[in-house]
Amino acid sequence: MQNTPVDQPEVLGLRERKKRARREALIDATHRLVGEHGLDAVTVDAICEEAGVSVRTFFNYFETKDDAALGHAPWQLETPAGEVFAAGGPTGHLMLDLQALAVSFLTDPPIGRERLARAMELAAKEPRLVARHLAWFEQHKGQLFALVERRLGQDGPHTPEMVGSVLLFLTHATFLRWDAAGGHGAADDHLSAVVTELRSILSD
Amino acid sequence: MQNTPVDQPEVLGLRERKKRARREALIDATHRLVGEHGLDAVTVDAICEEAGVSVRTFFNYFETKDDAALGHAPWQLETPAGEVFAAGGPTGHLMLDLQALAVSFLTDPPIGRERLARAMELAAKEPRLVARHLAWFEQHKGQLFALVERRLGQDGPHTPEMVGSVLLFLTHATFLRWDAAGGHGAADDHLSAVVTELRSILSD
DNA sequence: CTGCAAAGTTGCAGTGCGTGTAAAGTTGCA
DNA sequence: TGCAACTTTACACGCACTGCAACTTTGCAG
Repeated sequence: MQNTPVDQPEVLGLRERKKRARREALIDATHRLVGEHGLDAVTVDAICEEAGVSVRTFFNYFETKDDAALGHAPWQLETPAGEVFAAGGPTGHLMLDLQALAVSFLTDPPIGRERLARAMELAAKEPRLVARHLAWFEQHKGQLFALVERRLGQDGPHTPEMVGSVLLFLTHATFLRWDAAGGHGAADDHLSAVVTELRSILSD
Repeated sequence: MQNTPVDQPEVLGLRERKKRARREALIDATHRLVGEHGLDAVTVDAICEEAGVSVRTFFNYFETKDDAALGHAPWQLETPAGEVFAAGGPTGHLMLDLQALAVSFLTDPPIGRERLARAMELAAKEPRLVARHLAWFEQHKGQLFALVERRLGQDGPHTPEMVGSVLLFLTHATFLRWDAAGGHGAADDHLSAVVTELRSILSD
């Protein structure tokens, strides 16, 4: 059950710990204030005051006020699940492995489960956040395509773009369904339902 | 070959004509300047000067500088194609009709073909624009779902959300493929290729 | 043609996001 | 203990975008 990525030291230095603490403090402060007053009524100044940090520092951590609400960090695709996928696993069956990867995106969020839940809650009320989230995905599409390309090689029947787009679609659709269910249930089950319905529509 | 929506008079008043002319002038001015200097180097002030219009007026036409570059107008889903789809046509076969609708989105853009091509060109160089475009789609998702819901009724096997999402996926994927082909070829053909590959991936 | 109501444009002042820069403070390490 | 690398912070600035109130233009009825 331990979470020990290979190339990171088990115990972090003071500097790194402080950085993470600050990041989380900023996200929490944002969630607190936005949950109470709404996204547009909360200024970055207010968030920084709440978190006890200068405005300039805020923007060292997040590109955007919205990013803080969503807890966005630069996406790390070098996760164990990502590597397994690129290497041709876990089953060797493309569609199943895409599903496994999508599940890993949803169940091991870099932000932590409760914070993710808070972010989802806010996004449901503030459409702008959903848009920003999509934009963030878009920003990392290149990385994602590269990952898929490693898996496919350049000789397969499918284009990395198309496969990557399908992966994003599955992830997003599952996310929505999960959210609609109030965050209950396992990601696997929702994803299965999505795939089933997608197949049904296509072969209708 | 004539384009005569039902509830609009054949000849427009001076007011309406001026409005459209201004909108197009603003889009063209934006395209000209952004194409030359890049999106971030062009201020709204500059665009307005180029178009001979006050800044305040600019924001009466567009929510955002980026919207002007993309030529975004509030989406009218009450198109002939939309109505046909909602009514169960044109073939009565869901998947085929989704494709027909997607094609109509791509071939009858509210903005006009050349302007759309210009916008695509800019979007390829400025990732922000793609993101904004997605956000704009997201804003109109509700309308789109409503349209799909009219078609499906509430008793069908599929959820409007899922069908709507598939529609967006098809449209977007086709758009990308079209763009990658340099804007050449018919939308139909690219869409068919997308559907074929999607089926192939899913049943792989 | 005239005059009135509706719609549209404009300048202005203001809010707030986001960035460059340079100085001051912290942490890592020899 | 002291130096090098990294962070935070204050300050100043540019620009996107908005509300408002005056002004101009268009549509239309008499």
